[in-house]
Amino acid sequence: MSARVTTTKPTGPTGLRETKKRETRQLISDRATGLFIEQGFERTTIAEIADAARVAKKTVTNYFPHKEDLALDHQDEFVAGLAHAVAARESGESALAALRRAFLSAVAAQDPVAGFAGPEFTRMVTESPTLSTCLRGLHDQREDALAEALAGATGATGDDITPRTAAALLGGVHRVLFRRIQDLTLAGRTNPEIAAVLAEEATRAFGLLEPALADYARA
Amino acid sequence: MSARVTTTKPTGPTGLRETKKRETRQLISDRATGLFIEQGFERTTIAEIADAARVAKKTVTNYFPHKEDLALDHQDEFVAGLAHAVAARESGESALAALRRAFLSAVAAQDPVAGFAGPEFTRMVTESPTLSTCLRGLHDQREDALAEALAGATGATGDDITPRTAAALLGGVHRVLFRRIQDLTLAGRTNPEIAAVLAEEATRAFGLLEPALADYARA
DNA sequence: ACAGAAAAATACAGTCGGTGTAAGATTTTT
DNA sequence: AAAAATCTTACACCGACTGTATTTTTCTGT
Repeated sequence: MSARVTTTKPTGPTGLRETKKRETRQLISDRATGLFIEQGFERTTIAEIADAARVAKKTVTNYFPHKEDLALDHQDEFVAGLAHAVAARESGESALAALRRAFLSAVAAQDPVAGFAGPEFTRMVTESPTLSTCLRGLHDQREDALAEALAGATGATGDDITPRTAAALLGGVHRVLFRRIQDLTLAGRTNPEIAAVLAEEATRAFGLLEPALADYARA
Repeated sequence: MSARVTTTKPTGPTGLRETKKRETRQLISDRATGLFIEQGFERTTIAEIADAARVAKKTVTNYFPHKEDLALDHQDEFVAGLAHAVAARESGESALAALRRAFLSAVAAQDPVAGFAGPEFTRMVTESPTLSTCLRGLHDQREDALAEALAGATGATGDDITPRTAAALLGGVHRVLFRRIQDLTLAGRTNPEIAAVLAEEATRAFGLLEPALADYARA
């Protein structure tokens, strides 16, 4: 048991093997996104990607168990975002205020996680049923994680639906605003234009929830 | 153009062919649900269903283009439910009031569309990633239809995100309550027990939105 | 530096959902 | 009864994904 401590490097695995692994993974991912943007997600086969990266088909599915994984990156970050915003809220700040602040800050930074992913990527996602379904699933996981964070923050029991209801409302607003950014992106607006529109609309949308959740999960 | 009026029967197509078609479709659906309940959705193949119904595999996929269609019935009814409740609201009634009334009435009737689908069916859905994903998609379509109904009812333009926001909040409450019914069903509670719990919880959840949407889309 | 251990990449065969097509069977129409 | 429309079937195929055994590459210990 203790032998492991001496043999493994706890921090930086900088061996040739790890390097090549990262390179191979990156190469596959790059070729895949190129093909996806060029000819669409559904019309690109895994065999094509394998050929383009000059590896075996099995190597592709080893690194990326599902085809969607080749297109949607930073999934964990996206899923954990709202829960993290609540966990990191300032003292005296409500969950609503923290989530509004996090969204407005993401808009100001034109964060891809908030929906600023560029026209090509956005088109790729919205044109593919598979990717749209996957994205919806991520929104759902994000809402679940938020509900758990809210339950923890308010000390609610597992039988109380209040955290899940609040998470549905707050996550719902986030989801609507995400889609709004997508729509404006597809309509050809630039990121700064979109950010300007969204700042106002987000304030209004979160404001709708103010009377319902003003004091909910206040730190 | 006018010839069609004399050749087609506008109401009841009672030919032998139509009858057999309905029978075949029903037979396939019955065998499928039997197998799904018995051994789970994912562990049942379309070929198995075809064998059980003593038809060709292609006949199954002709009637049911997607495997999920064999398990999830009344999809249109589900999707249109919320929009219909708004469209049919009484004069002077707000969208929120109409949707709360519709949900409480569905609870009182233990409507499967509201989530009262029985333990076996509920287990089948929740245990299958495919069906859970499909159900999430139906919730989404339902929310979209509601947003469109609200936009129509309030005369909002296509650029206004207010209907979509309201639809997300109202649909979100419905979705949380649906899941609540699923959870209680899986926990072994009887339908009357669940209905009693839900009547109270639904009133509270919709009440949360009262200050935000009390006068929205009032007829 | 070299042999053996560990791990990655590959080839291969297979499962399952889903599609296209052409031939055969059944019902409807004339 | 013949002809047209339509349902069913067999068959071959595609693409995502899995399992396994084999080969290649990298790492380790002496």
